[in-house]
Amino acid sequence: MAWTDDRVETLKRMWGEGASASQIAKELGGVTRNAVIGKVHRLGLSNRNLDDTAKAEAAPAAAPKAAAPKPAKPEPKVERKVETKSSEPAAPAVEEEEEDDDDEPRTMAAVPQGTNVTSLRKPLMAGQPLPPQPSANEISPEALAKVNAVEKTAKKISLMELTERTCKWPIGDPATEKFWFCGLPSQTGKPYCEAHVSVAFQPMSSRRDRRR
DNA sequence: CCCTGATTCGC
DNA sequence: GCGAATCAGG
Repeated sequence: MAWTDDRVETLKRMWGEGASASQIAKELGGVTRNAVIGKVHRLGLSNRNLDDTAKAEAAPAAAPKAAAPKPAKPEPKVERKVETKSSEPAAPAVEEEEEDDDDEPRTMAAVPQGTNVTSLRKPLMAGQPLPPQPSANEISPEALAKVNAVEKTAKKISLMELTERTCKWPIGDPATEKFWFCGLPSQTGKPYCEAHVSVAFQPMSSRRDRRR
């Protein structure tokens, strides 16, 4: 498949949003992640950071490996027109720390730097229908017990750690910090691990409810 | 083992 | 320019 403008555009957009090469490859179809990575490099948008002034690779002397706590801000290019007082020797713009004291619930939890938050907002999990939470209802007590046990040993992975091979069963309340995904190996082809599959996909029995 | 991006190099 | 193979790492 060729890199049409269309596909390149998608590639650029997704890469910019922080999608991985394999995710992009799947989205585009017809290409492997290698192809995507190769293209990314050819396009020159490999690393989203790195100042042009970078080249100072020297000085490995006394600096073992302690990574400098650099503020590391992707910082696109903000044309800031600050009225500079002709006599002022450039005031060191103080970090404006906006202490939110308003009504914003702010459920956001540690998002990796460099990650475009907007891309994480809703679109994720669009594919699989979310499972109904175990409603201690028409589910074999056996399976329920199993799930409870499993949820104690679950890997408790975050949203971003989900892959096609991890159980995507949500545990906890999404509105609180106590929220994570099962994360155990999922049944191939299924979105959940064995235990969760058993409660997610009801055979259809138990429903032999009151027929009338 | 799963995954990530980076690089190489024949095509 | 392309991307499989490979490398290096988490």
